[in-house]
Amino acid sequence: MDPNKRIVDALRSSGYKATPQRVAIAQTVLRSKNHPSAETIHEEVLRLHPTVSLSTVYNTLHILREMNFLNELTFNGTTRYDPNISLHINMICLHCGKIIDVEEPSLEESINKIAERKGFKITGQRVDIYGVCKPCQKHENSVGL
Amino acid sequence: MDPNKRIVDALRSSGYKATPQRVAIAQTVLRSKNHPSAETIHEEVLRLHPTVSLSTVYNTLHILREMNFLNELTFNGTTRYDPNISLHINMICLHCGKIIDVEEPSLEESINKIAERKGFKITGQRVDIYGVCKPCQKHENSVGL
DNA sequence: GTACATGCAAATTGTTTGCAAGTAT
DNA sequence: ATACTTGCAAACAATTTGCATGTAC
Repeated sequence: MDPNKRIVDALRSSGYKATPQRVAIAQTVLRSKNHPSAETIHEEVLRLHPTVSLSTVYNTLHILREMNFLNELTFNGTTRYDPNISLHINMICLHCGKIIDVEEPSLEESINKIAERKGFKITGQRVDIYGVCKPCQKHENSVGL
Repeated sequence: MDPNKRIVDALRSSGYKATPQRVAIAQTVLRSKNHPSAETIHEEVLRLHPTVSLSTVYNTLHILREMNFLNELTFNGTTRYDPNISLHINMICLHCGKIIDVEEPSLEESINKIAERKGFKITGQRVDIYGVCKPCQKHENSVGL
């Protein structure tokens, strides 16, 4: 299906108007692979829609989160947006800043079991590992953290 | 051992001066059970040391984090401090804001295994579940989110 | 046509910083 | 004695908000 139409339909059926700005922002973030910040998404969207404001970006990102189309990862002061909503591990390198997603189905199962035991209704989750990635370990001392 | 002395010793052996402010702040946060914010810790400390400033609180909290005495959990705009540094699950109720720690030793093992496989050197981690806790589910509709 | 969305600028919030005065060692 | 800390106020950065104008339905 046309991904454009998919987003338009989703917005409408959640009661939001499908403005060109929203569709462009949604396209950008849902297609992203590098956990962009709001600012990064804004810059990207500006290339096609030069007048879109940062507040519209924030507004749309909040709508998309509410629609469960993405996760927010606040980390080191700013929020990064992750279109991968499956339960996965964010392996965050404190040296180069890269975030690598690691899929791990067994985690989901064990977390669901724990929540169920406590009678907790899950709406979202986040699993982060902080540290130093393999490539960075080689030249860890050459570039100050 | 006198917990006071333990903190004093730890600060000194990390090269920091053991000022009364730092000791008071450390006592407060390390003893806390409710994942306080910097502001909350500040208010608490003010009861005994009425002149301590918020920046000293932040400064001390950063030192304690560096010494691995606590974890920082940034969530919904503010940072909460957690003296529980073992790998556990933060079960966060979006309704009442309470954070419940759930110990889960098996998680640690599986996360370590994943990191090892990727050659990733772990320095910290964070596992959050967001949702609605049992007590809140009863009156979920009576109190707006 | 109208209720909702946009885009700008100003406001807000949590946190950090610069620096003179104070204090732990 | 002196290098490190404190506490205040001002600075900062990310995000949010108010409102006049514009637009999707």
